[in-house]
Amino acid sequence: MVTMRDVAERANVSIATVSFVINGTKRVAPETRARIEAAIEELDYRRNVVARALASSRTRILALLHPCREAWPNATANQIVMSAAQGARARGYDLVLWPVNDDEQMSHLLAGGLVDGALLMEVQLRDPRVDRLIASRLPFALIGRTENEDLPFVDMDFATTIDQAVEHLRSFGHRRMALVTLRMKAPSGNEPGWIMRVKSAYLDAIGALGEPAAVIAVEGTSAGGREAARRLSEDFPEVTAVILVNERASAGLVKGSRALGRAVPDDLSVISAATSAEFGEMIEPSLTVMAAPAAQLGHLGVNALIDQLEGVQDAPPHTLIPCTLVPGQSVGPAPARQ
Amino acid sequence: MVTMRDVAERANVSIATVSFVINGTKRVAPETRARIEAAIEELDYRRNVVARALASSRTRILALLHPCREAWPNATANQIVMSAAQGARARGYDLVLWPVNDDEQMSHLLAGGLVDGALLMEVQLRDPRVDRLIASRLPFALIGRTENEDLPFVDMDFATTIDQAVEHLRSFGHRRMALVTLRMKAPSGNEPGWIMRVKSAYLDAIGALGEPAAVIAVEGTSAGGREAARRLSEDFPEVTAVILVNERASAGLVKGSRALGRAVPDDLSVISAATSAEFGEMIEPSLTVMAAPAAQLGHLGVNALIDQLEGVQDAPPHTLIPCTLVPGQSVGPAPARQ
DNA sequence: AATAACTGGTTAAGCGATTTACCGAAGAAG
DNA sequence: CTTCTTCGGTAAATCGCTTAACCAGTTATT
Repeated sequence: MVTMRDVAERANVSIATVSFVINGTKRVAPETRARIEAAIEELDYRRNVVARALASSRTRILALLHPCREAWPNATANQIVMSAAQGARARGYDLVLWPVNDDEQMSHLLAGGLVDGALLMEVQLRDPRVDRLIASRLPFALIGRTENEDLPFVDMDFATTIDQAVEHLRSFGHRRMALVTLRMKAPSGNEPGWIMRVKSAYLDAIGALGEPAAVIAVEGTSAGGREAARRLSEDFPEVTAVILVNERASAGLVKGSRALGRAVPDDLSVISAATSAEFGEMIEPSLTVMAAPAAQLGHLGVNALIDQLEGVQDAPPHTLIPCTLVPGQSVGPAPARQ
Repeated sequence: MVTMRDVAERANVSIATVSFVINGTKRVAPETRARIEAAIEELDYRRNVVARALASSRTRILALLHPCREAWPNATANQIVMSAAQGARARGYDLVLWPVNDDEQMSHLLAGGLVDGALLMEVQLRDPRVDRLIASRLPFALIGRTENEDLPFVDMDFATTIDQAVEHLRSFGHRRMALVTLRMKAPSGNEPGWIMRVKSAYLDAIGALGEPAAVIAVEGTSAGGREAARRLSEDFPEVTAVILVNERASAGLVKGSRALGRAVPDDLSVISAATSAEFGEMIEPSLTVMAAPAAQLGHLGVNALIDQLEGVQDAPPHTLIPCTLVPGQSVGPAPARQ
């Protein structure tokens, strides 16, 4: 392995000077700099990341904390990860994946000194991991939000997204609509925050229209979607359009409705929010979706964290991004009133 | 920060002894050990990962190299990553995500000394990244295979998978079938190896049946699927069943066939291989799939790499795992001959 | 009894960088 | 002609840990 010492010897300088050149941390005469750069080139020198980390007590490694599951809940989460990793690399950082659920495990990791900061995914309203993070004094940023919105975060703008969805449906003449969200297996209390936010955004949006609310929560499976279809036709037969914020239930909802004699979009219009456009295409009919800004969330999240680490404060710590409407075949004019 | 020195002082021993206790690298008297462990407990000491890495020249960090894309090609790849990360953590390693495409970038990363080994995803038949890896002398394992099957790898067992798929279809009376695979945008030559392997596995399987071959390659999109449906009905009208190894084209194929008057499964049976069962459920009708052993691949890959790093040689370096059949609604009896 | 082999521990030399304190020479100021 | 800066560079301490070499007592071996 070629070290800094080798470079220094070849260029006839001290290793300190080499360090200064590499990091640009101190003025060096042009000719000396040139000699050193030549030596680096000739020896094909790469600075040792670990030694640098130890000496500077900055590892330039970021952790991505996420629940310890084998399968991701959806493509969106996955895309967030990928874009975060790319964003990190683009700024010279590395991203390590930390699947954690149990607290003890988490503080072990945090205390190890391996990472300079952490990015937390799938944030819950009251999230014990956030408390741990705060206690560990490690810089962090959230992708999602807790109750306490003072912490640095990036998140989807559910209010705007839901508003747009409602508006889109209204423009097709729909007056009675329903919201289908996710039901967690665990006894709620620490649900992901978005469930509550989506719900209240929805209530706000239709509240303005004086319409009674129909909100259904089902589990994120095909069966959940079918359950939603059933409850929809039993409990809310007057509903002509549904906003779905539950990717994995969408297929079931469409299938289930059809099985119950309500075709999409003729009898029932469907918008699937916070999913990917590609996903919408898989369904028959192609779903009209509000596509989640997944790549942006990843990039913004990681950049917010790095800005914080590097003391750049010009970037606002709180960012909200709405989904974008991608029309498909699942929204049609409201059927004539019976 | 509490260091090893603090622990040593509290326990009245040298830091070397503390190190021996922590790593179990040398015999220590039970009482001394107890004193040290107590000190560690009381001070809540965690060893500094970076210092350890520098001193031992082993970072216990693994890199996961993958193409630099924002969206993953499919849920399977994603699941492989997650299970690899979990598997790594379970053995005390960390997994960093390295999105790379360009060679230069790659050798910079490899030479930095950050990682002990690398896991390579989406391996191509002739993969320049593999050459880089070999040149860098960094231990690695492949998830997928190159032409040269001497390198350590884990991969899907396409032969068995395709055999089973063909067998399944034959058990439903199908005699004329087709294979739909992926067409890469780039001029082929360095396609992912599985495309070729699937093709020849398929030819072997049906060759034994003396049936003429129908192989179609389309791009991995809904449009690609529709293209496949069209070519199928135009060029191979006698085909009654298709094996699809192109997740993102499956929905399009089903939709497209229906649009052309060929319903699934009444007129055309479909098996989608190397996908996830959840995915099959999204489609109407639910697809019969050969579910990819994604989690296993991730675990086995990372374990193969770690075994190699730790000198455990009992694990065979080459592992093949077939997909498992998950019946859905998309396979039915062959329609009566016209 | 002399020597060899453990046992349980310490000392100290790294690992490969960063970074502070210091130094000599050259130019500016008094 | 001093004295003060600035410039370009070096020496050496440090980061927190691993690990080879060594050492003083015991216990076995011959």
